[in-house]
Amino acid sequence: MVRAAVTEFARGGYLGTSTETIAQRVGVSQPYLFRLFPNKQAMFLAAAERCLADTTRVFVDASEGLEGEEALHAMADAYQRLIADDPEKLLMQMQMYVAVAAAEAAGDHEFGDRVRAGWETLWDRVHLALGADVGETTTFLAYGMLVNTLVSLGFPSGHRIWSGFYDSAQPPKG
Amino acid sequence: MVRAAVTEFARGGYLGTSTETIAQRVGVSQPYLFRLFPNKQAMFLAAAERCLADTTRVFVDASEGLEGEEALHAMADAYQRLIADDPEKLLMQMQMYVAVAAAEAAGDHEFGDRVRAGWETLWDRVHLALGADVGETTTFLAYGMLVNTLVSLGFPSGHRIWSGFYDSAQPPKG
DNA sequence: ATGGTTAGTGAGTGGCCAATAACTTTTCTG
DNA sequence: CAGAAAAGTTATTGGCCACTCACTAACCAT
Repeated sequence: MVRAAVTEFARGGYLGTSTETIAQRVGVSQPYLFRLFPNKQAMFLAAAERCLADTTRVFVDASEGLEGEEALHAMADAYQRLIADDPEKLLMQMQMYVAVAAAEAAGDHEFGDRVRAGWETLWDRVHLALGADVGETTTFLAYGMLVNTLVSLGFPSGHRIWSGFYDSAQPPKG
Repeated sequence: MVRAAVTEFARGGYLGTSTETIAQRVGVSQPYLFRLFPNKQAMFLAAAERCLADTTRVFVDASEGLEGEEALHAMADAYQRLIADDPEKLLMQMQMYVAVAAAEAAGDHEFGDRVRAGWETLWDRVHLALGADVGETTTFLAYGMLVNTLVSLGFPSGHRIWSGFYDSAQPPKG
């Protein structure tokens, strides 16, 4: 079910995705989702946490047994593959960021706390994989966020906007 | 009016902001907005373009007459000030990215085209300011996108997640 | 003044959507 | 096989929201 939520929320965002849509993808009636989760936000949170955990795992797996430059390139390649294989993970990240901002603005801090915790875990794993180098970690994640942005904006592969990236950080589809 | 749209859309996102809310901020009746714009998306587009143009101008003004490292630091400082002064510009950017993704997914490419054009202009101006160095431009924008992300997520100033940034790229409020 | 254009409003409509309540079916257990 | 619990459904409701329509008030040139 969380898988379906990731797919649909990634496409439509929190407000743009009806619980009915998720229910249809799961193959279940809409009210039943409210037995599995107390409300819509909880569904979104589950999807966000799953998405963060999956992304973290991709980095951990890719860098396993490697160090320094090698780990960096392995992780960059792995992220490229992640984006190519299921860009919904990337879009879900973006949806997550704006959803947290909205929740915070509405006075709901618990939602943000959970997402920040997930992000910190991601940060820590990358940090460890890069030999506990803070600067490298920040730079790596910075490039990742730019990739997220440009993919969200729909810049096609080969567009001049991508020219500052190494081959190992290229965008998704052709 | 576009100013009001930026403020409200930044806070609530495209779907989370009612035209009634914008109308109230403008001090005008809600139906009147539909005389000024054909539909809600056009209001959002106007806000997005304004936001991109404003941000571009911040970079252009900051780097005027400077070159290389000096221009880089001036622009980084200017962005820091922009975020501190009105973070809504930053949030509007994030809202813009997911809105484009949603529009593209819905088969609407014109909206994305307009936003991409604005982003390309931003890129070109930064590129020029940084001595036409593609790598520097990409790196600068990458850090900017990471800042956007972390601010959206609500990581407070001083949090360890910011430790990989130079002083000139620190987050907003105290 | 008069007739046209511009600026603006109040009231309504059709559609969507999260959440609830009450009911039915399946499955497990002894 | 009884009977409770787990898994699921249909029907509904109350509220919001983009957008339209029909109307009014102010300006402005002749």
